[in-house]
Amino acid sequence: MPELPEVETVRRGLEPTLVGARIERLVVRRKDLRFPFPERFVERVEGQRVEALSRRAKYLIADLSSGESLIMHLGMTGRFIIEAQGVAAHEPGVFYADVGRHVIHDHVVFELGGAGRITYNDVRRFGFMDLVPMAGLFQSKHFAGMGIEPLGNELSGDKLAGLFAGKAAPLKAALLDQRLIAGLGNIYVCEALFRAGLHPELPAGVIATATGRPRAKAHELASIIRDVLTEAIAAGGSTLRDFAHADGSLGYFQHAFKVYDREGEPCVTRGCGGTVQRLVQSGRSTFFCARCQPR
DNA sequence: AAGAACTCCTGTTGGC
DNA sequence: TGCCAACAGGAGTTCT
Repeated sequence: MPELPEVETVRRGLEPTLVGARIERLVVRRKDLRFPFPERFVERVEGQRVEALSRRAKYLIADLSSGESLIMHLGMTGRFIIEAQGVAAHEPGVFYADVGRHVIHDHVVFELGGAGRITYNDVRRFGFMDLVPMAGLFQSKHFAGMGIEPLGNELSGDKLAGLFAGKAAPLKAALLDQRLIAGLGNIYVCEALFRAGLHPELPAGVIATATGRPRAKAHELASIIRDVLTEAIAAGGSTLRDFAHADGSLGYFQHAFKVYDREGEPCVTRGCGGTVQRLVQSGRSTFFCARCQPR
């Protein structure tokens, strides 16, 4: 599910409820999600106050009063649901037609006392949670070796050109590679490449060597990436199948897609007359317009 | 050593 | 209508 804009939307949705709250009780209904929960997970979390909730790439980071950080990744279908104090808890395994989710996939529940309850639901269980010392957070295995943050100061045309220089891998794959730039997923890579007029199968190195003003394409692509992500966050992310905000509302950036999931539809570029095509790159769908994005 | 393929899991969708 | 294959927003591991 969630790429950077969706995770940032979730972060903003959770922040008012979670930050400052004390996790009075932690209910963990399985021994693992994608990976096992950390050792003594419940006792390390229960009783802690949440001091801050931040984001790095597609990861949420809750700083706990114990000095540990709770790292949470939503995988493809992870969701958080906020409920007010006093709302009855749903029984796992029981069908509730009214809640808009599969309650059997509620895996973790944070009971926050007067602040209410936050439930983590994840149908496919590709998400995970981990605890690491706050002091060594960015040296931890999840973040060491992670690429640049696209909305941070590190992203520039020169930086992108440097990262991609000499790469034979397709632009699509390079932009999805979290070791280079972290936070983009399938949707926003397709949209960014369309806006930049770059064919997704071009070798990534071309943006470092393209003719014209030195590295003009790299600078353009860098600013387009920022723009797409910023616009998507402003729209509350994209809701395709599973994504919803923590309060249950939906994102609407999907209405702004120009190519993603539009195979066979006319290209939106005025006067183009082309058709959006789909191709498969390393097992994932890529959407593009061959006229606007020539090889 | 880079790049592609495979894998985890469940639910939905589209074609026959 | 039913059945089944393909596909889904991620990313670590394994192959070539």
